[in-house]
Amino acid sequence: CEYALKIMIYLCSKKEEQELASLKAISNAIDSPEAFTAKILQQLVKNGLLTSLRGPTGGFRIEDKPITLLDVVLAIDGEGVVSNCVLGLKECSSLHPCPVHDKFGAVRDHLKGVLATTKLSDIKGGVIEGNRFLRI
Amino acid sequence: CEYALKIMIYLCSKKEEQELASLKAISNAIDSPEAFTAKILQQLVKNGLLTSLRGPTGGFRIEDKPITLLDVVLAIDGEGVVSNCVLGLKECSSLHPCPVHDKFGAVRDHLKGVLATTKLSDIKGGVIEGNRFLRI
DNA sequence: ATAAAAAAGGATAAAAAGGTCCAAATATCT
DNA sequence: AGATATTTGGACCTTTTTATCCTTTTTTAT
Repeated sequence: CEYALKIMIYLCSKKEEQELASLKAISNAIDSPEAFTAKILQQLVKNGLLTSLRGPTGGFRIEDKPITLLDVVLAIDGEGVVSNCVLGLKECSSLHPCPVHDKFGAVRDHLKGVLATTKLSDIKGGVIEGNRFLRI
Repeated sequence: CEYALKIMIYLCSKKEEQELASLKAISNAIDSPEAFTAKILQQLVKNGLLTSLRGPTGGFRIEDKPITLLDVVLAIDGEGVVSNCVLGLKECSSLHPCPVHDKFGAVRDHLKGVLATTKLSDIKGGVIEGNRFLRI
């Protein structure tokens, strides 16, 4: 979901400035191949985080609603990536825990917390001001 | 490094009880194919976390020193897995940060802290007592 | 000595992730 | 209406990861 996060952060930072960003502009901004970026954009559109418009002057626009980092991660990678057992056990739970269940539970909660409480609008500032970077 | 952690936790839990554990016993304990388990065991031996002995009655034994979860992770996956930029930027640092550098820095430090301060001997208890599991 | 048991190592195969290409659909402009 | 610019979708290719197979080496016990 790396690419998806970069895309969404970029589009959020360009939200006011312009109506639509083209595939070309986006893939350049995040330094990622066009064809590949296009696939991820499609997924983001399907999951309702972006809208797209075809034809000349077409492009992508971020939906006008608060979007968290977790929304983006879940749209691309699904729930598993933030909840599967660290040791890969299918049925790891507090009732039937792996040896590191508790230790990593705390870290995971921390991660989930950060993802769920950080909105794209919270971090766009640095990108706009030019002291946070999406490439090289 | 999932498998490596399971192997090391298992061998630590069997440390007192028996001198050597065979590949067969280990791969059964962690429910992983023998051939694949063997490859990981080789890496752990090369990295000095285990010693091995060939021939009949041979097998693997954990080194007699304190070993942390971080030691195991680094032996298998290297430093990158706990320090690379979340957005995949090659040169992400506090001088040239990505938009989520700070947010994830905190989570990463938490993770690293847990890995570095948790010794295998700290978690073997649950496995020995049978209320923590390494398979299904 | 010899046979059996076990780890080591190389080659190979299967699966997943990452990435590319091209034709089709759609919208805009002249 | 036609040409052009743009996203969409399907098929395909490449690389990496994950996993297996088979042979060799080492060691022990008979």
